[in-house]
Amino acid sequence: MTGPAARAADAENGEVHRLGRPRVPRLSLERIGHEALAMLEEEGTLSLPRLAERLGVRQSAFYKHVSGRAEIVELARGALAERAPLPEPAADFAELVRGTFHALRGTYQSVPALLPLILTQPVSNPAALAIYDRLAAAFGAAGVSGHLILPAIEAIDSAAIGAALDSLTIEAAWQVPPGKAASFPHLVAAQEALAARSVDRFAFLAETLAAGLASAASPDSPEERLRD
Amino acid sequence: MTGPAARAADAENGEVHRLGRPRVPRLSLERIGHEALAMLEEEGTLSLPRLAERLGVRQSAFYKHVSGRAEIVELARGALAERAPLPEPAADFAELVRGTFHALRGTYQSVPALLPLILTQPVSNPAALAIYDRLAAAFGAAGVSGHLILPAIEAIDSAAIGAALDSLTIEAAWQVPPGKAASFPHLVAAQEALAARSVDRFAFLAETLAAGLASAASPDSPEERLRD
DNA sequence: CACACTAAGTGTATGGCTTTCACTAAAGAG
DNA sequence: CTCTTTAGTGAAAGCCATACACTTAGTGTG
Repeated sequence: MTGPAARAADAENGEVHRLGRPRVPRLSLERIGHEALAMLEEEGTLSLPRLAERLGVRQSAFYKHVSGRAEIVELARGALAERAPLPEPAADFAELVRGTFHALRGTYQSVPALLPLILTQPVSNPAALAIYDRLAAAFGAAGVSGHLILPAIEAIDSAAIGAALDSLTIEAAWQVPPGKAASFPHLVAAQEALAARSVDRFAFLAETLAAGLASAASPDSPEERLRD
Repeated sequence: MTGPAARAADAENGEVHRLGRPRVPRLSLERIGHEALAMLEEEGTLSLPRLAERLGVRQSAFYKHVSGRAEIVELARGALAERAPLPEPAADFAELVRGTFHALRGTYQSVPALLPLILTQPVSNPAALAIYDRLAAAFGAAGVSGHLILPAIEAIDSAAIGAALDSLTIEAAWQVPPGKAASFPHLVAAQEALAARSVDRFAFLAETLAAGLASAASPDSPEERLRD
């Protein structure tokens, strides 16, 4: 009795699937997002054919769940947001800024290949929005006045992304072609001075943000006190 | 007398080209870079078939001049660097930071579609390196100690890119789905507070950087004075 | 409880992309 | 003058994202 119904039994492993709706679903928004993030971590790129392969599914199956590639990227952002550490309650404003910066930077840096993809589309994933909502709450509680909360968060976010992006730029952000060092003396000198000292660039950025935002956005700043 | 040689004469306009090496070259690194930049400005994407069309050439012709897409992107970065304003001699350190930030931000913002492309590859184009070389010179002349010059420039660069990227993220960086506003109360409140005040976010970022770098990198900063 | 409808897959096709390579004709070197 | 190099064309290969017809399983309704 060999008919279409025998096709499923022919596959010893459960990896070859027959036509029609499966008895248990193989895809879900959750699974797509998590696997997309895993793929970006392991392979450094997001290709739908490859992602379908990882999920044991054909590429066209995605379109029953999402509208296209951009939505899958957004799901990956959500999966990343789920593992981001919460902003900790901080003693003072500068500490809040430092903590936020390092939390975001560490999160981004674990999947640098995702950054170019999410930079070009707005945040709509609920899990990601929840992160920013908690950050807004924390900065509000720290006394930052309403209209400066988002500018402050964006400043930290941009800096964190910039720091994490350097992991993508192989080795150095500036690659002076061999033999042309003489054409860019100040740049090369600065590179050498930096290499000799091995500055902790992340700490430097965190300090810059803490001091800058303390001056421009904190409730103790001169500008803000003028309002009272 | 109709032979292969007549093919060129058949084309009234000079846009249909025959086989073999042309009498005057149609491509050059300069032309490729400038047209790639123009295409990114006008069409928002960089596709080699479309770029070839704009240049009156077949796509395979590029590979006689460059090694691939990445190098064309780098040429576009060079073309953008050529039109970047020089860092002006500034009265004080804060003014130098503000001027640098606004110069970079304005330059990036004129071609936001280029940003995702250049973020992932190191700067190797000479014209672009020259910009950073001049910046390094200016910051050195302002008294920033050698090992902090590049971290300071990178901080400003990241902030400028982040600010320019917002032009790509249509409307708002955070798109709370309609009806879900109640789930993210702090975020929504912060958005409304920002909209009500219409803060100049660029000026805010510039001030944050100026104050932050003055504290972390300027020769007058407490940390730097400790070294003397 | 039959039957229409919806949901979640497969299979196939299309049009885009980047890159490669054999070929051609002009320019330039010895 | 001949040989090599150079700057193009043309065709093809191998990716990619997306659309759509088809198949099968679950679900709601009279």
